[in-house]
Amino acid sequence: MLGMNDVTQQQSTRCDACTVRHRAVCGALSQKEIERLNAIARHRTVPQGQAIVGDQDRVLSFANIISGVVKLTKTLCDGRQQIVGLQFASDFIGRPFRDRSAYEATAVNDVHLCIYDRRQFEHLVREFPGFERRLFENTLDELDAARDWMLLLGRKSAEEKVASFILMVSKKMDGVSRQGGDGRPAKFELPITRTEIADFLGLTIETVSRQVSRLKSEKIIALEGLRTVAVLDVPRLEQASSG
Amino acid sequence: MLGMNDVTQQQSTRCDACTVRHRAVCGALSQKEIERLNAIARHRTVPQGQAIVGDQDRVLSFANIISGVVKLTKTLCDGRQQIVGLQFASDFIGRPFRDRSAYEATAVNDVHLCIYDRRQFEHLVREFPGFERRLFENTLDELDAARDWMLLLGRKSAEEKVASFILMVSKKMDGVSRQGGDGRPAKFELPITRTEIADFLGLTIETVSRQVSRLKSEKIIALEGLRTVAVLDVPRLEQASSG
DNA sequence: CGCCTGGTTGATCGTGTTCAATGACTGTGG
DNA sequence: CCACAGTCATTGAACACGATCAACCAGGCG
Repeated sequence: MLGMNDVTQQQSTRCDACTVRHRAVCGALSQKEIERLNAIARHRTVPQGQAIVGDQDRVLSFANIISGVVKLTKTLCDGRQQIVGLQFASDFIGRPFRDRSAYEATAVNDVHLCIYDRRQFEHLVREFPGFERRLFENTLDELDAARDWMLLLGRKSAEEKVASFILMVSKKMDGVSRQGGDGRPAKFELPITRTEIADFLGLTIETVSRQVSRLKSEKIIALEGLRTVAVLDVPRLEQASSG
Repeated sequence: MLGMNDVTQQQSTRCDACTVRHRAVCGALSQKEIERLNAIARHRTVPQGQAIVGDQDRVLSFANIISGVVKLTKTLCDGRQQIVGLQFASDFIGRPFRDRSAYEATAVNDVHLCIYDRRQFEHLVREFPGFERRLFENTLDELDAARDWMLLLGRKSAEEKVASFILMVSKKMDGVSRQGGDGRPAKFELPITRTEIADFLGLTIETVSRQVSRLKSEKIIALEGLRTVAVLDVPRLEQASSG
């Protein structure tokens, strides 16, 4: 799914040492199969803010995210923007069976990718039915997530949207980078800026800021700097998000 | 994907005579394969307004829509509702590889379905790789459509939403039931009520009504009764929808 | 005829946007 | 070291779009 304008680093790799191997779509492959995949894989680092694939660019590659965050955006002609997907480590990037992407993929921070040539990759997909199955399931999950977000975009208030977002991030980060021991999420970094949160929630940056402040003043969350959030009261945050 | 509470009619069928065979997912099957599918297919008519599968119901079947319109909805605990998908003749209903549906499917009008037992269907999917591929591509298209709708829900004004909806319906109906000869769409029926349009666009019924009236007074569309729309000025409708 | 459902139209209200000023933090150069 | 610019976020005030509340209309049906 990568264009060709964004190479900053390129090296070959070994799947054995891969930190996301078991969680990513490659997890569906046998040792023999993964060696075949390994043969066509290359690593790349895409710096923050750089496009991974432009809207309507030809799709030349697929990729797995090894680290970092990628946003998928759609933009109206007058510049209004909507984030239609956020992808994290182990997520798959690419649109099989279509030449052109329907949206733009951008590195939110420095992103480390494991990329595959489109044609070779599709050939492997054809060869390994379990692999295609895994990609299919992956797509079904993304569809479910997109439809969840449609409910949020169409029917939730600003406060509910912001609460839902913080809750979603806390769940994504859960088990990945959260601190605070035991059962409940404690402290984590928001992966994106206020502007990006606004573009994700269909709000303005000011409204996002106000709602975050509101959650803070209600002692539901606490902030440390701009990015670090601590959830103080999970039940009330869930209540504020209305499911 | 059907529950068990909604049988009104049931008979066996022949795929040969099927009106949607070539457009539906079954189109990917060979003659031999389609006979196997035919063996597990049953027809049902679900009357208007009846649930085809409830939110979180166990998914017992998959289905193709032979005629009629199905809405997929998500509902918040307080009753706010969002339509997350509209399915027409030849569309596939069901969520492979998951026991439970994440949303409710309801018959918008009397719907004629060709249904398959879940277990038998999944067995066939495993047997016919081309079939799985077709379902996969279908899901990718639905994902693209869902993300298009996210842009509309998050970033478009009420007027743009209504114009986009009419344009979308005119395109869906194009080649199916449109009148008016030559190239451009002319007259067609809106498949859903104002309330449903509102739930689809994330608006209230009053706002939908006002925007429709507005497009009418601007001579961009004309109405015949409540459901029949004639598009008088396609370019201006497209302009009003902002892409 | 009255009732019911679905739709339109009007008046008012409130949430979220817009416009604008201020604050917090970072990196740069004198 | 501090001044300065630049980015990102917060906060305030005014406004506007769409929601809400309410009245009315049209068609279908007992």
